Amino acid sequence: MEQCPHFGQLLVVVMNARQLEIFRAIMRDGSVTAAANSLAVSQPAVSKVLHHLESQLGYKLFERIGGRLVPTMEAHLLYEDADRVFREIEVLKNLARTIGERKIGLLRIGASPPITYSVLPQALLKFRQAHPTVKVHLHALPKKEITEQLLIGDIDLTVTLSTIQAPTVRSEVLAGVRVMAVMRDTDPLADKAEVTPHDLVGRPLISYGNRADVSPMLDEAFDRFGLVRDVSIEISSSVGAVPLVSGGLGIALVDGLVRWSGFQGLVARPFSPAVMMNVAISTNSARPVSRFFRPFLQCIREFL
Amino acid sequence: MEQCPHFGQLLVVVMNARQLEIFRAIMRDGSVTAAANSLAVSQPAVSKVLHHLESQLGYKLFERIGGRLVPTMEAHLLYEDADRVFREIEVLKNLARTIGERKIGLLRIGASPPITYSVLPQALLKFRQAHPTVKVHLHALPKKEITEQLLIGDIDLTVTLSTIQAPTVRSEVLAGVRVMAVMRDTDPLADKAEVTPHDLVGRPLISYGNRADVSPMLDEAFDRFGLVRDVSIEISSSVGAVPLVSGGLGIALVDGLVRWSGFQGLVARPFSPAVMMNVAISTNSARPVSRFFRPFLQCIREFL
DNA sequence: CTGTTCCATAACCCCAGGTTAACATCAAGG
DNA sequence: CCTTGATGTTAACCTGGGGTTATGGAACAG
Repeated sequence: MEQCPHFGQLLVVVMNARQLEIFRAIMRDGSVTAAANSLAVSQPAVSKVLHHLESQLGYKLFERIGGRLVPTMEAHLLYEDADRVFREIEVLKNLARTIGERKIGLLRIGASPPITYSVLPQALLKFRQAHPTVKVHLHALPKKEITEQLLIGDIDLTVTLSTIQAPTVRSEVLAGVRVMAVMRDTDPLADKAEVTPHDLVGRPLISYGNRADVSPMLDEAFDRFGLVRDVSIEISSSVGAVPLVSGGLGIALVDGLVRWSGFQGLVARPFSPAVMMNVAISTNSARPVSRFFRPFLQCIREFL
Repeated sequence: MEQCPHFGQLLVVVMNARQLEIFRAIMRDGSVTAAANSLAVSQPAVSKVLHHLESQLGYKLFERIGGRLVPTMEAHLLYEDADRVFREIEVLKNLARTIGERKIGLLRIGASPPITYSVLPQALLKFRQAHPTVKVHLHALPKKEITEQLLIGDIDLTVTLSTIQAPTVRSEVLAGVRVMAVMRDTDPLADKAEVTPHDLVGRPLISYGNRADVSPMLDEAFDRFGLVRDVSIEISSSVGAVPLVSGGLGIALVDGLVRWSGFQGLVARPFSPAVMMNVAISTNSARPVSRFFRPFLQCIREFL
């Protein structure tokens, strides 16, 4: 390959940021000398860059009349846009500097919907108080999609209701959460302190599908009573059960993390025997760990 | 002054267009090698520019994990804006090239209101047909403001109803226009072929102030009949007379250029003795003459 | 006529950004 | 286990853009 391919030079429009800046300054200040002053460089420097730009563009930007520069039609056509673009570049430089001064940050969190509806809001509130300038991107998605984005690197960490199994993903269990039975407050079972598989005989069940991590343990709990867990409505995420239970379609066996009593007309009772689900936080070890991972971990621990 | 002032280097954020382009390409393509390919330069070139950018910014944009580049939080924060700004620069380069290929142009015209209401629309229509890619800026302003802008260079040419007297302004008379008497079509004088100073005795006059170029000639015309031109309502621009005449406030003595019969209920009759006003086109000889001056002159001549 | 003001030119310097070539890693596979 | 290929880094080198100072020429005001 050539050292510096010119391609005839007419086709290649260069238009540096510097050339833009100098053109803009000359237009604004009205003369090369004034522009040089306001840019704090020597007058010949400005003059040379201008000539260079003109030769690259292939047309004059200024006529030299009476020893003065007079902008041509082409200059007028360019100026408006050039000015705007230059200002945009300035804004970008500012952003770059601000980032460098650690005055701004970014934490991209992926979370499954139940987490988003329970511990996350409080944890984020706490986190934002400690780090007000850190932007937070929150992606509420199913576990599968979250795992994918974590591997790609679109998110920095995930908080889910089951550990993520993937090559480079490192998970840490933050807390155990007991499975609860969620029902309408008018339900006869609402009077009981706990709900057993026996109590649920003949009642339509709303719960996770067989692919979920807790399903085997729930099945075993029913099995110990000589019963079979017969799920009539399968949900992918526990919050999806709310309208179903409210509508009287059945009783839900779901995580106890979400504040179910916060939904109008619903109550939750512990399921017995106790079946535990895990709140886990995961990062991708193949990616740089966020500066804000530890601080965020601290915040979320306080609420578990 | 120093050769190349660094100022400690931390304060000066450089951020070339080129650095921007390379950063964007690496983010988009996912690796230095791929970016180098898509930019058609060697891979070490990209690597070096990236390192240079990082050292200037003062923070890493990528972590090197497993021999691969992994964007850091800072890179993610920058990318969105960097991408947008880069695209803006591309648009600007395109504009610069388009201008260079003479596919686009600009003609800035200043005209007094009567001109704008008469010959200009047709002339511009013709001009735009011949030069569809040339943008036209039309400033309809009083003579004084127009002259000022012509001298500053904010407009390329002016078309006015009197010649402009200023140091570097070159005017050319395009046509003579007879002064007309404009009245309501119900006016008794509407039956006459011409209107003389005699006819106007006792009628309130609407006309130009004493500072206008034609005023002395109109005064002289009245004087020849032993009369005095007594202007009851003074206007700066002839089109301003329309609502006044319509409202029955008097008869207007104004230029015959505007199609007065085009206004509802108005008619115009030649004023006798004939008093002429001049349609003049002017340019500033201290400024580069527009490429489109001659073509435009051709267009406007066809309608005079 | 003469000083001032503005722009252009010349001669020089430095560094960003390009090249090639050689070298270090890591993933993958026989 | 060692080779192979892909990726990123480093080194040595060259060019050109953009900076400097010094100087010259053109236009205008006094």
